[in-house]
Amino acid sequence: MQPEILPLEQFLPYRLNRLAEAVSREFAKTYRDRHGLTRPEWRTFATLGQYGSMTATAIGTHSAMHKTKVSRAVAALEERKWLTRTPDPADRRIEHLALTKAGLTAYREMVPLAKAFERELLGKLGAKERDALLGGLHALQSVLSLDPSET
Amino acid sequence: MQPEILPLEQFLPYRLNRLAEAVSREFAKTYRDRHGLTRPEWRTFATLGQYGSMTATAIGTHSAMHKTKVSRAVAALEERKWLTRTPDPADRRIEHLALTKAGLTAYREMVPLAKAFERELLGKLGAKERDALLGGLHALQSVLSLDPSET
DNA sequence: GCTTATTTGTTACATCTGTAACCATTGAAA
DNA sequence: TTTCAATGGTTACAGATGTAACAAATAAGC
Repeated sequence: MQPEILPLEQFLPYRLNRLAEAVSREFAKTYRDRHGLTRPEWRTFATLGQYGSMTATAIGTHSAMHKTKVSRAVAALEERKWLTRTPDPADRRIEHLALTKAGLTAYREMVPLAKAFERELLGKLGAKERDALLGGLHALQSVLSLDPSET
Repeated sequence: MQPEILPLEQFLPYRLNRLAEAVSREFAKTYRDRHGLTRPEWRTFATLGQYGSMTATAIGTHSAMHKTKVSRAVAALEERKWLTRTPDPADRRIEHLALTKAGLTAYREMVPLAKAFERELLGKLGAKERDALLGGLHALQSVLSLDPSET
């Protein structure tokens, strides 16, 4: 009896990583080519566009990034004049971050591109496959407590 | 009419990344706590365990890693005495890599742990959800040409 | 009120990563 | 052959990352 083998191609952590990497890489072209944003910058940017105004910590927990990543992304976006910091009158540790006019303009331009990307990708799947994928991902998120509602 | 918004939590690239990261992080504990392996080292190791003997390039294409990552992982595993390099008699650019006895022993010990991890994770899902997830991932792999058969 | 613990955010350091340059070797072209 | 392109693999360098230490401010315990 030969030693037991682990077929890596079928191993869930490996498959997820490969897929995530491929999809992210592909989508990254959209914001990298256009504006030279890095991934953490894009996430920070997208989170702010979605929620309007947040603290750095909130961005981190919500977009699943380490606080140093957020800190650096925020600095970069500020440098780019896409976001501003507003001190909190009550708690001087906190800064409220928000997109500037220029940032918002870029956001409004990016949103349709992002949606188109997703639509096109999912469009390559049949209806059943698409439902299976989205449902399966949701189920896995649930058991891992990665639901949006939970964070 | 308010500007169109992209809900990041529902955006496919983001969801995939988050899931992959969470699952990999969790599984990484298994080989990190036990042997102090890094992720590239684990992948190289697992690929060699699965296929017996390969060149560095083959490991790279098969396990989706950059050649510098493979090069460094191979060096580390060699240092650990888990793999050996054998020069190719016909082509002196090539080295055939294979696990040593110690490497194989560790591999045989890791395989059941990896399978148990996956089984436990999938076990938290219902049968339908599990099928949906695996089917959905497979479908997505297909449209992205990430099928194991294709590489 | 005073001391201590926690929170918010930045930065220093070490590590990891990819790009590009590189060496050695082999293959193709002529 | 001789020359030039392509391949296998390593390494130097620059950029990105996380850990840990840190400063500043607030909250909690007493």
